[in-house]
Amino acid sequence: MNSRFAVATFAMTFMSLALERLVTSEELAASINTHPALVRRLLSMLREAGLVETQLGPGGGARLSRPPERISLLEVYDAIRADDDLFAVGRISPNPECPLGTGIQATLSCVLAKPQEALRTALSRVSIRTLLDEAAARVPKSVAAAHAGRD
Amino acid sequence: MNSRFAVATFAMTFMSLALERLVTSEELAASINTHPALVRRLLSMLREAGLVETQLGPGGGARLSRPPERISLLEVYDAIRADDDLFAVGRISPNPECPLGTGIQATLSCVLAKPQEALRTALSRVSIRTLLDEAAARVPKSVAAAHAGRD
DNA sequence: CATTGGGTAATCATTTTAGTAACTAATTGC
DNA sequence: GCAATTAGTTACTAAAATGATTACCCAATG
Repeated sequence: MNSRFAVATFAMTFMSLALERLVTSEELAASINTHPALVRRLLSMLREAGLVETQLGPGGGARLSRPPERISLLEVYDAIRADDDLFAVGRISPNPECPLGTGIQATLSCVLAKPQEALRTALSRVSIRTLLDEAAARVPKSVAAAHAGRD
Repeated sequence: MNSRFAVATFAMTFMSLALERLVTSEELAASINTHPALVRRLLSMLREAGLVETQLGPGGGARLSRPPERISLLEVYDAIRADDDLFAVGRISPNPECPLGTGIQATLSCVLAKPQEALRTALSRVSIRTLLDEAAARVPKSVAAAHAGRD
């Protein structure tokens, strides 16, 4: 998959470390080592999905619109996905004379419905807060100290 | 995702319609509307995973090495995947000065372990036989008649 | 020993995606 | 109201991934 999901979750986690203020796209871009325009594109998608709020002008930026424990990775996943299924059949065009080929796309979508739903359910059970806690456990000193007792 | 998974499952389903004989890569390629070399690459991977058996020379080809009800989509999925995780972090290189960025890859892998396992479990519960039955239901006349009573 | 068909590697073309720049719009402060 | 700042958006470029194609090798059969 793209790195969009990784960048988006990273940005969400970063913002959950600064709940009280607005984070600029430049700040996020610096942390992720990418470019502000790319971050803004992702933030736009997250905003349309209602996950973040943004503000223009000096002192502007973005912040989570909900506490991190109420934002699931599934929401982030859906926010940044265009419209493609997980197991997109691509643009294969089976021979129409092959009776098996004519319905392969519908058949695959059907049998993959359950696996896909299983994935979505599992993703819905992981919150940004979970991600933040996991990340904090990996960087005990600085992050934990700088944000101790913050909820 | 790639169309490799779709092509591979299609080929497996096709071969499960012709269990008693060897299917050539050219025949498969014609059905899928792609090229024999591509099919052979996929068949090589499926062979290394022990899912199909191939034979060279005149009259050669490939066939399933097990009955279709004993081959799961997870096995196909694993056979054709290189080594990338489902949610690959791509080649993002977070700013090493950001304490959050340094461990993001490991953190993501950790929290995504359960969703990934949920997907794999669900995939392991779908067999090629399931796929075949679903496909047959969509093309009742020709396929069902031509392969009635075959197991 | 010639033909058939898989095994594999190399190359080309297409598509996708990330990177970049440029411009617009909105908000703040002077 | 003017200037500065920052998000919003679009367009373009570059690079990476992927499928398509070709070519050549090896094995097995007759």
